[in-house]
Amino acid sequence: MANMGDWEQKNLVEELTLGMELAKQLQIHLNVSSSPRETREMLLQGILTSYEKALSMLNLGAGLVGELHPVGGITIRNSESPPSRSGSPRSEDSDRDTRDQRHIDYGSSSRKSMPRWTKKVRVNPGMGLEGPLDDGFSWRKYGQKAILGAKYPRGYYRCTHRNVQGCLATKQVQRSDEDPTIFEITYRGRHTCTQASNSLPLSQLGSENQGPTTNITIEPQQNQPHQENNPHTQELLLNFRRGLKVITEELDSGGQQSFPADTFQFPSTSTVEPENSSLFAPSMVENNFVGSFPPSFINPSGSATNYYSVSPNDQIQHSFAGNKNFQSSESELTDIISAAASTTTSLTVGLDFPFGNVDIDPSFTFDNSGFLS
DNA sequence: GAAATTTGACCGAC
DNA sequence: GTCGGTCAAATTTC
Repeated sequence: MANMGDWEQKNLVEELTLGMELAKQLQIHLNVSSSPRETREMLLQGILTSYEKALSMLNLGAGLVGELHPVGGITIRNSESPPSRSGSPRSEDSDRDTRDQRHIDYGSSSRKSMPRWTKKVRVNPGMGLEGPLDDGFSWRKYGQKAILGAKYPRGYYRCTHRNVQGCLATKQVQRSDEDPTIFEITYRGRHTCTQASNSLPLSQLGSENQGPTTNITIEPQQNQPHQENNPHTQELLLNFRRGLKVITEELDSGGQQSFPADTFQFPSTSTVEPENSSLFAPSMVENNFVGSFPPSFINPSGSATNYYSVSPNDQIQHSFAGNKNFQSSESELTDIISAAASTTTSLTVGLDFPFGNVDIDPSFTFDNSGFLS
């Protein structure tokens, strides 16, 4: 919060960049006859929301990003929207998240003080994605509870290494009532297990990124004093790396051209929620897609909740296959680049792919942000 | 047999 | 008192 001005500026740049990215994607989809209308609308809404936020930032000045709200109807999915659930728990939960995160009491050891951030992920049921899901961490389900007003139960997961290493990271997975294809995943705490450091060379990265390169501003409330890195960032990086790794393999095998959705799979170590498994596994959702989509797509409030829209099959294939989604988030890329700068192994391998095959415009992505050091 | 998941019960916050 | 979150025994899966 100290550098709110810089932070603001970054947000503004990010929003504008995101808008442009989305516009590019929309352009692509417009040229694809098979592109579902829903996807186009989604992209359009994302663009509108992006610019809406950007304008609001300009108008309102610094310090209000987290307070910004999308214009009704424009929002792809608001951080909380279920109108049918008056005072629904999830809504309340999400609101609470925002509140908590804006008033984090770091002096307290209570659960509420733990860093929390929520993702909303939408995927297409027909994608046929299954099984593989791995965000690099091993999660163990320790509970499931029906939430008042919610059709679907909420799953509670914690790090497998909790007992051994005292890792307190947990996550909750809740399927949306309104749209079963939407999952809300709430992460709490950060990984302190060795798995985190092993799978994420970001531990070190994080400290670097905490400087000017930490641009995961989608969770401004994540003011974690001792956070090696924004946990979200960690995950993004990890996901990205993993995704790229797989993709590289696909490329090696010569199957990169069509990039069918079913080839876009990740190693599976995580748990799959039974109630979700019929369509897609939440972890898969969060891990595979979130990590590859713009972090603020869309984050209406600019605060705790992010919404990631995964478009139907073709779009996904396009997105992952060739195009702009890999460049869609300068935040991600910046972190990824930072990661690559520090770790030359798998990340480097991964980067070879996206930058070699994805039509990235480095000039805007990196120069604009100025995040790369 | 070990590990993971399920599920009812318990506890704390509101 | 209600509800969300966690615990832990029972059950399932590998």
